[in-house]
Amino acid sequence: MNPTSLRTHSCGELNETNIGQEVTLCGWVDTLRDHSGVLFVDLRDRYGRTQLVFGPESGPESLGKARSLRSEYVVQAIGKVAPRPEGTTNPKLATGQIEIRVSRLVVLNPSLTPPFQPGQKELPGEDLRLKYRYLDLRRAEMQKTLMLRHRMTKIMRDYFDELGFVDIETPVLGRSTPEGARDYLVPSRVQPGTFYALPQSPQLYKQILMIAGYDRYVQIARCFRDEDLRADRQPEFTQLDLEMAFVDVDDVVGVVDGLVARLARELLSRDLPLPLPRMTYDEAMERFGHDAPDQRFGMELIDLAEVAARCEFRVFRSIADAGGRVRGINAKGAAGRYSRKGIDELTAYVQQDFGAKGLVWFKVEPDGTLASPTAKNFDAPLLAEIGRRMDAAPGDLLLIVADSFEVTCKALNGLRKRLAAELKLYDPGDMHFSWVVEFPMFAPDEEDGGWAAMHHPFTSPRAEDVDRLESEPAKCRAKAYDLVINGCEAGGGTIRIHDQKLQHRVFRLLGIDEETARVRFGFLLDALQFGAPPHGGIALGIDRMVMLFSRMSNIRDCIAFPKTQRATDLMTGAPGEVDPKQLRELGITPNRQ
RNA sequence: GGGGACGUAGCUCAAUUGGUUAGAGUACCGGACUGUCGAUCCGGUGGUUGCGGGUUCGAGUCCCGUCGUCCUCGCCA
Repeated sequence: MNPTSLRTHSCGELNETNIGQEVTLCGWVDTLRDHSGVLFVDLRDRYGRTQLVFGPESGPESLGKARSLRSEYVVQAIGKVAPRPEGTTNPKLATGQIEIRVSRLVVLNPSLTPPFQPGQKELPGEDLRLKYRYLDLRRAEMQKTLMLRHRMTKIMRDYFDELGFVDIETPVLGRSTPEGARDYLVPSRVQPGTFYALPQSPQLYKQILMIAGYDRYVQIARCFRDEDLRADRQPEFTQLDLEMAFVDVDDVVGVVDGLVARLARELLSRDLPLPLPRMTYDEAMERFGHDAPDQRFGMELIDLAEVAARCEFRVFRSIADAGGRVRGINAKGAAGRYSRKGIDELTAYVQQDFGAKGLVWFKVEPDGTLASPTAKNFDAPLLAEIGRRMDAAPGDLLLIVADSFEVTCKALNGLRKRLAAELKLYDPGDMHFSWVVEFPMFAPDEEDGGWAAMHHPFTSPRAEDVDRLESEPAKCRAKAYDLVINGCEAGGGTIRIHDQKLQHRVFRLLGIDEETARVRFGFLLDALQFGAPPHGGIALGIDRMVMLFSRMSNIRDCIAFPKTQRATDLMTGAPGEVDPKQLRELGITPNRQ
């Protein structure tokens, strides 16, 4: 650390090589150990901790001042670096070989007794941590995470700079395009009654930049979505956003492969074999029931359609006949871990959270037979067939869901993740990176019975699907790709439509008429007519990447000032009341229920 | 909007079936101590059990409502 007016070194850098030097340290009082004749203070800053020693040679003034120190006081200490006496070194501290014999102490600023101490063992409740975020951010773990975040964005910027990408900022005050998520709106004072929308992503701008000839664009962009929060979702979040011209899927995926490999190498000291594995969306849904499969463990979904079609068991048979699916998973060796009550809980879980009608289960007995109250509905050969298909071995727990394709996916994915966590099927330090590609172009729109864009309406179909867009929309696959890390969607992108005619066909399929398209994205449609190059890109969720790379279980711990689940900031009190004058200027009358 | 967990001292938690004056660790305050590093030892302060209502002879404990934090479904890429 470079010296400043108030300090010569940080609290983390002094060691035996500095012995004898006169130094000045600044920092916060971490702990204080008063032995009357001699007194120790651990001084902390974000670089580390250094032990200050006050003894008779420090003089009565310094000793007295040291005795008056309390937790989190900010102090400046001047003294000599000295080796610690034999047997008093501290191997747990980077600076544990030395200590500072303080000759002069300055209290730069006292502190109130903090509501919790950054060094304390138990973590305070999250509401308290958020209210006193500045104290929480003093904790070593938070500092470590924010440092990792800094290193990650630094690597990203360097990487893309080396590849010739140009960092260009796009507006935060934009136009609402009522696709996708709910917008955050900002009222215009100059144009009363009209509103800006904060960007859900810089999507349209970056496409315009491609048309403008900036063929490699990158930005670390703040995005906003007014939807309900989750452990991995905040209303404002940060994306690494990029777009490239004259590319196809492999080009974008390849560039991100290189980035991910570099991140893994520099942040995790891990070499990733490239290219990262890819799987189609259809395969992911079939094998894992989810478009972002967690591949740190197996327990893949097993199809039992043939068994269901032949059996008399009403639950299976009626689903099979109605075109639904009968699928299951095998929790290896878990039969003993789940009592009848435990299985009832799993049943309630799939019913409540995913709308499954029920859960059929079997425990595999020592002799290999399948046992459960449901077993009486099957004859022996059929039970044996189920066992064979599910690779049943004594001690296994078989869980089967019979329902629509969608419900079997959701329920079995939920069970798979839950069981894997409970049975510790993977090493928490493990990381799995992969791509899911070829997403469907369209998903059935429940509201109007038509089609909705799976990704966004500018997504290009695969070349081989262009001719059947109108005839078989359900079978059309998009040039879309998601980066999946540990079962979490870390990012996603597409190759865009650069041809105005194709764009209009897709709009028509989505039920977006000419007029609506013109009003919402007329500027993009115009731009597409002025020499739009083929282009595509991707956005990576930086907060989520930090969460995954630092092994945090929620995104808030990766953001300096996050919002609560109800989207409030407990430190600042946002969102808050505003002066009525501000509202008058905006022509807004609040209507509180 | 639905389901769930939690809310007790500044902080982290305990308190048997509803039953005496709600405890412990830590922090804080005071004292002792010349080599500690989660210092130790002695003493002390600290409580509207989130808030409101109800049941009961009696409520931290049971019921209803409400507020807050978190997890989750819907929602959201």
